[in-house]
Amino acid sequence: MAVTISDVAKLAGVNSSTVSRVINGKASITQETKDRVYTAMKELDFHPNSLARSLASGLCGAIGVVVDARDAEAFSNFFFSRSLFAIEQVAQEKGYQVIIANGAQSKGRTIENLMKERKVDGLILPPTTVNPSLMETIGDFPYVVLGTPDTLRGATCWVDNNNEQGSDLAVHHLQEQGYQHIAYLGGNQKRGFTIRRVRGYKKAITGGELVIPTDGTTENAYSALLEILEKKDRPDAFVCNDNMAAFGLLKACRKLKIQIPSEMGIVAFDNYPLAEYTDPPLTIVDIDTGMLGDQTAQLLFRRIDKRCGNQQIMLSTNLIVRESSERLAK
Amino acid sequence: MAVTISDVAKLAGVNSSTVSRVINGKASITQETKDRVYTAMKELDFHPNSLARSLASGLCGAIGVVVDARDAEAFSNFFFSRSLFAIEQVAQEKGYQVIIANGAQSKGRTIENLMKERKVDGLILPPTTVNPSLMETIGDFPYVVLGTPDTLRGATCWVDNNNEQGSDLAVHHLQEQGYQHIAYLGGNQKRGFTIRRVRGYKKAITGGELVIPTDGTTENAYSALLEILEKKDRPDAFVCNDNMAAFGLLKACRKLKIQIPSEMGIVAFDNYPLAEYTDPPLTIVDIDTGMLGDQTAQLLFRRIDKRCGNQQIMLSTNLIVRESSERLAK
DNA sequence: AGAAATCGTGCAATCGCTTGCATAACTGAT
DNA sequence: ATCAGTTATGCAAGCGATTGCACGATTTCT
Repeated sequence: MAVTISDVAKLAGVNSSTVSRVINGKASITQETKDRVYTAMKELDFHPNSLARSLASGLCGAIGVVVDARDAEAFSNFFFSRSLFAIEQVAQEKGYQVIIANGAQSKGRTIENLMKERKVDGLILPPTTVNPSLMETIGDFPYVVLGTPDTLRGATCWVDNNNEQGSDLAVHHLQEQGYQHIAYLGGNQKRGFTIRRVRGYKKAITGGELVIPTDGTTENAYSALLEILEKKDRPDAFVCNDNMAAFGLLKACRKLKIQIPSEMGIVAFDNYPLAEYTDPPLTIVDIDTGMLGDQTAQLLFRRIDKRCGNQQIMLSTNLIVRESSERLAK
Repeated sequence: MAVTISDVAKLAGVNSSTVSRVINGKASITQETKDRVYTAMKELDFHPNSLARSLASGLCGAIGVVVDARDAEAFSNFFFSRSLFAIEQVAQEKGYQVIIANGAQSKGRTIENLMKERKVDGLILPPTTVNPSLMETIGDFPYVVLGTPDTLRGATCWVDNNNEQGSDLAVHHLQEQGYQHIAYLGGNQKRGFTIRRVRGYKKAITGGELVIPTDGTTENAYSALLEILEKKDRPDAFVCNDNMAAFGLLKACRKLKIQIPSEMGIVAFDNYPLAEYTDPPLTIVDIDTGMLGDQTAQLLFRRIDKRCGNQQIMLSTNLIVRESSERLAK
């Protein structure tokens, strides 16, 4: 059927083990033999069967990226897909394949199968899947969590951006711009990253704090804001948990004729493609998703290669200042 | 090391081939034997080694999704990532894994390796990779192109949304709303889908046509529009090739104090998450990315299973009417 | 009741590659 | 020239499943 290693061996007049050694370059082979083998490989258009290789060598040459998405929206959230790009790049450099799997329906099972059926050499997991029972089944199998797990923070291996620091950045920037009553808008207060962002906000704030949760939709943020913004002592600035919230805020300000940035300052998390095209453009706490994916993958490969222990990596966020928060002349 | 099929066989007091048959359910086995085998499997926590299975059976249990992305942006474009969600779902139902691979650096190579090294049983390809030489190396290997190839349209297997029909929908809607001078904004006029959208626009339009290409950025659309919109005989409506273009248009209208939708109608392709939150909300030609991914994957599996021939599937788009184009009372 | 067909299971070859061990050829030191 | 130490390659045993063939035990048919 397909060309096998022994076809090549025959043509090159050597043993198949020699061909194998040439391919894997891990033994001393005469240059002349190598040449003969290479020529034969070219001639027969030989491609080693990766399944056989993996079976024999015990390495499958793939890593798994588990997502936890109930709908296309969550799956395509740009945070995930951008990191994925970086992960794929690192994997490609290492000659590894990337398998994506949605674990939404059966978390444990998906992960367990990927490991135990030897489909991957390592896993990148979403923080939502982390729990003691999973950690037990995972044992010393190489994995890295992309995000901070809610539990077992110190006993797991993860890479995340520093959400507290992000809020800190946002608050200080707003303070420097002279805003007085800075509130926090949006987010499911049960999600770890929201909790950390809010914590960062509370630590950085001086004076009264105000947190307005939303269900993640623009609509919800908008309607929640309308009453609040009509009060006398309304906040004069918001840190928004995400772009949706910021959009709701923009809409509410438009409706109430509140001027941005003179009467209202806005900083939002996540640099969505359209965030710089709103009116006015949004100041953003930017998460370097490329770096995040890159570091995660790198760490995973370190663990695959050297079986090294748990490690936690925290990446800083950056502030991209745009009009929505810039009321002082530069 | 790991639990193998013969460990199970031993414990159940049968031959390993029997265990194999029980697992694959493709031979008559006494209920009693089955029970013994299942019990043994449970007890040992047996997971069949997928590599060995694949090697022996000749099926690898994975499909490959090739992307053609130079940067994270292209990779995370929501069109791709949403379809991916649907593809993964179909694959999961079939017990298949999804491998993603970026072919941007070495198109041919990526695809060829995936096939010839037996990493996947089938491929989903981006239209940009289609060319005669690829088709030759791909032979009768199962694949489906997600999008319409620029060449070999009739000789390949693809699934796409009907871009011409989308433009038609947009133009007719604008005409019904009483807009007279409908122009087309945006897009790289070399990309197949843009060409088709423009073609649909030209066919549907009555009277003078005007196409304003952009480089895909909001900025570019904005600046290109400024001069055009200041003319007397400016268009009173636009079909936008994408959301970026629409944003540029919104910005230009804001700047020139052109009222939407009374003085200007807007319809844009692609239902970005934020499209309904602009001011005013955008009327959209919506591509059902879920359906697209689903159909693509289904077709691929049909080809994997039955080796059926090429097929072309064209899916209709839908119009989501919002304020940006609705100037007649309902 | 005897022949034929069917059922349930075991045996062993096979998938295509890797790798430890063995060996022959060559190198260089004494 | 001898012996130890390399170097280059072959041999064959896996890796962990699947599957065609064989064969005894049942069931079905006439």
